[in-house]
Amino acid sequence: MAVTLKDIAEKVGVTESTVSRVLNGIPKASEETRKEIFQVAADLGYKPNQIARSLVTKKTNTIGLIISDLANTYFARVASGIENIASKYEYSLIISTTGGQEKEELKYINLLKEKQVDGILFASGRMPESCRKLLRETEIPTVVVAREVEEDLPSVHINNVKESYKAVKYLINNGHQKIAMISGNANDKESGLYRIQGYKQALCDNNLEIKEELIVEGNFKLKSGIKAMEEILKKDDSITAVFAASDEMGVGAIKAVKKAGLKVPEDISVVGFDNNIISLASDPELTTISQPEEELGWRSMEMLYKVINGEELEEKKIYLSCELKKRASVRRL
Amino acid sequence: MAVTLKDIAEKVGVTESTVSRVLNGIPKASEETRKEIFQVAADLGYKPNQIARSLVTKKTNTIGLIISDLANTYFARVASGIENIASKYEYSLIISTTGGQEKEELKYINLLKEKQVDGILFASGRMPESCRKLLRETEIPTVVVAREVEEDLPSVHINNVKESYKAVKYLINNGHQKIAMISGNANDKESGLYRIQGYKQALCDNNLEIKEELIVEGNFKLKSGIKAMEEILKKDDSITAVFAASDEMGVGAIKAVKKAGLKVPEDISVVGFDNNIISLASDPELTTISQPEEELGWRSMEMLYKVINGEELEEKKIYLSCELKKRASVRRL
DNA sequence: CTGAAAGCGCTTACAG
DNA sequence: CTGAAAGCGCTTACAG
Repeated sequence: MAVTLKDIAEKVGVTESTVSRVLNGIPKASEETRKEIFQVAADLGYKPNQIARSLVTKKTNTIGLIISDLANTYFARVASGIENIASKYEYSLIISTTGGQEKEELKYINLLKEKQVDGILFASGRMPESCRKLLRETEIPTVVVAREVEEDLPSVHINNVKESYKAVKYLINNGHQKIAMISGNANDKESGLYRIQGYKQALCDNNLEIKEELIVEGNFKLKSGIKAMEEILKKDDSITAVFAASDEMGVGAIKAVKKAGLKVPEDISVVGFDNNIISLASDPELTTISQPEEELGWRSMEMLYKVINGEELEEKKIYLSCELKKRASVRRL
Repeated sequence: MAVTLKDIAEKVGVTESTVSRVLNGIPKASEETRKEIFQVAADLGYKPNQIARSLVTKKTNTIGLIISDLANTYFARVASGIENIASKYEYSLIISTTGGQEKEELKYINLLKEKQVDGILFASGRMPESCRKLLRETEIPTVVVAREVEEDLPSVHINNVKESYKAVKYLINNGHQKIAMISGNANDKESGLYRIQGYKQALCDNNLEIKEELIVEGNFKLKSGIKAMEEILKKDDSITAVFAASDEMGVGAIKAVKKAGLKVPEDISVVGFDNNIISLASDPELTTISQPEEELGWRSMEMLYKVINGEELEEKKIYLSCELKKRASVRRL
C-alpha cells in the first residue's frame, strides 16, 4: 500500500494536520517535529496523493490540450511548445486528438471537465458554435490556439492574410507578374481562405490581374501539390511564379516543374508556407514563410495561465508574425 | 457551483447511493426512479467528478507518456499512435517530454505516481538504472516503447540491427561493394550502435571489408548528413553507395553528392532510415527503411492495457518489422 | 429495490 | 505550535 499522511503521523506521534502543514511548508512547527516529519516522510518514500489533494483544493494542476492531430508536424510542434512551458508552470498536460471532428471536440471538452482540468487549450480546427456553448457552460478557462475566433475567447495566432501577402509581395518585388497559387480549401477559413485572400490582396494592390483559374486547390499534402502544379502548367505555361499555401505543396510544385522539363527557379519561382523541414530537403531549397509554432504554443499556455489565475490580459488576441525565409527557389526577373 | 450527486438526490427525493448506482448502471432500481434520475441529471447538466471517483476506485483512467521530444517527427508519430488507441480504451494521456534527460525522467515518474496514473509508457532514450529502480518501487505498470531494455519490463520496438542489415543487404544485392555509412553516435545503444552493427554484419556476411574510416558519425540531422558525406567523399571517392542511419542524414548525403558534382544514383546510391516525409521531398526520392511509428505506439498501449488489467502477455518483447521502401536513390550496378 | 454509514487521502478553518 | 473535526464528491459493502 502507498504510504499516507496518516502513516507518517502515527510514526512521528503527531496528527495528520500537522504533517500536512509541515510538508506543505505552512508556518512554524517546532524545528524538532519538522525535522522528524521530513525524515520519516523520506524514509517511507511518501508521495502525496494529488487526487485526494485536488478533491479538496479544487485544483488539479493539469490542463487539457484539444488538438487536431499529433502526427502532423505543425501541430506536434505547437504541442511541444505548450508542453515545455506548461511543465515550467508545473502543469501537466492531457492531450486529446480530434482529427478536427466536432463530435470528438465535444466529447473531450466534457471529459476534461469531468477530469476537472484547470484550463483548456483548443487547437483543433475552427471552433464550432456547439463547442463555444459547451465551453461557456462548463466555465473552464480556455485559450484558442492558431485559430482566429469571433468569440471573445482569448486566442493566439498568426495573421494568415498578412503573411500570405508578404510571400506574394516578395515575388512581385522580384519582378514576377504572372503568379499562380496552390491553395488549400476555401471553406477552411484559416489557412485555406485567408491565404487566398492574402494572395489576391497582394496582386490587387499591385495592379496585377487576378485570374481565378490560376488558383488551384490542393489539400496541403505533397502529392496534391504535384497535381495542382501540373494543372497550372497545362492551363497557362507563361506564369513565372507560384505561391503554395504549404511547404509540402510547394515541394510538390517544384517536383512537377522539374518533371515538366522546366527549372526552378530559372523558369518558375516557388514560395511555400510553414518552414517545415522539407523546405530544406527539397532541391532547390524552398523559400517560405516561417511559422512560429513553438511560440504559438508557449504564448497560448502563458495566456491560459493568466486567465486561470485571474490576471488581466493586456491583449485578448495575440498575433505573432512570421519570417520570410529567402532561399534558392525564387529568382529575380 | 458544479452540480453533484447530492443535488440530484435531493431533487428526486432519494439518496446519493441510489443516484450513484443508477447513473453507473448498477442493477435494478424501479424503472420510475431510474427515469427520473436520468431526467434530472440531464436537466441539471450533471457531470461526474472523476477526481472524487478516482479517489475511491483507485483508478484514474489516465496513463502517463514519458517521451523525449514532441517536436521530433518520429516521437510525435509514436505519441499519435498511442493517443489514438488510448482514447479507444477510454484512457486519457498525460504527456511529459524529457529531452532524454535522466533528471527529467525521474521527475516525471514521481509526478505521474502522485497523479495516480494507471500506467506509464516510457519512450525516452535508454532507460537508466535509476528510472528502473524508481519504477519498481512505485509499482506502476510500465511498458517501454522503441527501446530494447535488459530489464524484464515489457517492451515493443524494432530490431535496429536487423533492419539496418536489410538496408545494406539491399545495396549489396544491387551490386555495391564499397559502401560507406553515415551513423549516429555509437554511445546511443539504439539507433546509434545497433544500426552500425547491422551495417557491419551485412558487409561481413558478404565478405566485404569493413573500413572504420568509412563510418562517419552524424547526429541524425540534415546538416550533419551533408558534412559527413563531404568527409566521406574526401576520404574515398571510389565508394558507390552510402547507408545513412536517418532520412535527414540521407537527404543531406544526396545534397552533398550533388554539390560535389556527382549524381544520385548514377554515381552514388543512398539509402536512409525512417521513411520520414522528407525522403519523398528529396530529389531523387530516397530509398529507406520505413519505421512503423504509429504501430509502435498502439502496440505498446495495448500491451500496457493488458498489464494494467492483469492479463497474461504472450510475448514480453515485441519486435515489429520495417519495410524497405525502394525508390530512385539506388541504382543497380 | 433503497438507505445509512464508512471511507478514499487529503486540507483547512476553528479552537486552544 | 498543534488537535479535533468537518468536508471535498464520490463508491460500496452491509442491512433491511
